[in-house]
Amino acid sequence: MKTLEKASPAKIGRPLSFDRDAALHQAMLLFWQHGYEATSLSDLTTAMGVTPPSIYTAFGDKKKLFLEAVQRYCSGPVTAKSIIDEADSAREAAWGLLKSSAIGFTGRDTPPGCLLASSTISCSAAAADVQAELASIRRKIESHLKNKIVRNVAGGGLPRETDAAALAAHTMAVIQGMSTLARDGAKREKLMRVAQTAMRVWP
Amino acid sequence: MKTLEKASPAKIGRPLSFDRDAALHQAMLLFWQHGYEATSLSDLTTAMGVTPPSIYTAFGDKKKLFLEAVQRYCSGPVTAKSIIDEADSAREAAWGLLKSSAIGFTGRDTPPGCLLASSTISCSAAAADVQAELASIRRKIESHLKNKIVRNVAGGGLPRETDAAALAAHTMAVIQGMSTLARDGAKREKLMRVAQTAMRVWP
DNA sequence: TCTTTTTCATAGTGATCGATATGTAACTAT
DNA sequence: ATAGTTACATATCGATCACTATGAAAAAGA
Repeated sequence: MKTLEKASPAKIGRPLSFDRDAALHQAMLLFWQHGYEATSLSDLTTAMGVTPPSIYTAFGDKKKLFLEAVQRYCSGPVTAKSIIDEADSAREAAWGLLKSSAIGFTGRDTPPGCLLASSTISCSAAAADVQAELASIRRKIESHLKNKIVRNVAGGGLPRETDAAALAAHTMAVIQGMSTLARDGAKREKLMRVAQTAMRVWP
Repeated sequence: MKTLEKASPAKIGRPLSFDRDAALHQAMLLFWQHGYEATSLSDLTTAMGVTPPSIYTAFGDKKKLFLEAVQRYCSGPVTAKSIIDEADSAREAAWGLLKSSAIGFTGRDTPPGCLLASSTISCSAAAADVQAELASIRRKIESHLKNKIVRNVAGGGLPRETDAAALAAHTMAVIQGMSTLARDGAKREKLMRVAQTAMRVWP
């Protein structure tokens, strides 16, 4: 059975002396709070409890560490993709995204706002590729929602003249804006009312 | 006539050898594009055509230069406040803000997006005060719009059960989100359709 | 045990950050 | 003309940036 062998790869050499996943979680929280470029290696080593060489051995460099933190942020039992896919209608998909955003942006143990929406909004030319990568993720979510709307229109669940692109873009804009509102101090209840308000654009 | 005297203050000492307003404009464009912290003094001196000591004598320090650039961004013949104040209704005020945002975020000679919405979304702890200052500006605009809605409700122009805070917050969220959409490559026409979509939340 | 492989801690790399010391140039006031 | 004031150009400052060279420590395979 190869599955059992894969569970214990039997690596040679000195093993990692720290919890890689816990360290990655701390890095994610720092990037979430201060963004990609404003988070220094010094900040990371302090929060992760790991020395610089260990970070570079375990994660490559700062860019790869950030992208892995982003991947961790996007992973989990509930993702934007799963919310859209499992919703019974495009309308419920949008509502699911908005509701989970209001909750996720005001978590008790996480920084306010959204990592995807805040960590690379503005950065230097040196980080343009990282910025582009996150923009790609955002556009994919928007595109996925738009496709859900298009299918819903084709299925007769929404009026034929529905502007799928505009509805999807509006939903994404509200979500990104809710992230800024949360960073500016808005509480969960306020974000929920914004989410409810945003749903009124649906036919 | 003191007004004439104010036009020529008759300063002593060597005069500035560069156009202060043009240099400030260049600084504003850089901050607009890359944000507060990601814009370096080296970038600024190059774009402004001015040496570091001249910047510090003319503007104080980097923080003061940025805040002056923000003030310049917020000034002008048309401001968020003037749009709200001069609108005939709260609904038209929101539409004016959304429309001018769609146009302003996709200008030909300016970076995409909004300086207020993007330049200090994420920054280090050292820039927390600058971040707070811009958050205050955003909240003031939102509060101003909310008051317009409240007055409109009191005047009978909107239903009595209107949630002024939610409507104002939703409008602000869409505007901030439109800034990110613009930075991600959205064209003016798309932002206009998002703006039109956002107006459907109004009763 | 001894070699090989990987990670560890220490210390420091060149580069760049925001900001300035220094001396000269350019202006007004007397 | 001289003094006083301000801005100029040159050449940095110490601090911090992302990153790494070096050698010891800890594991597996022989």
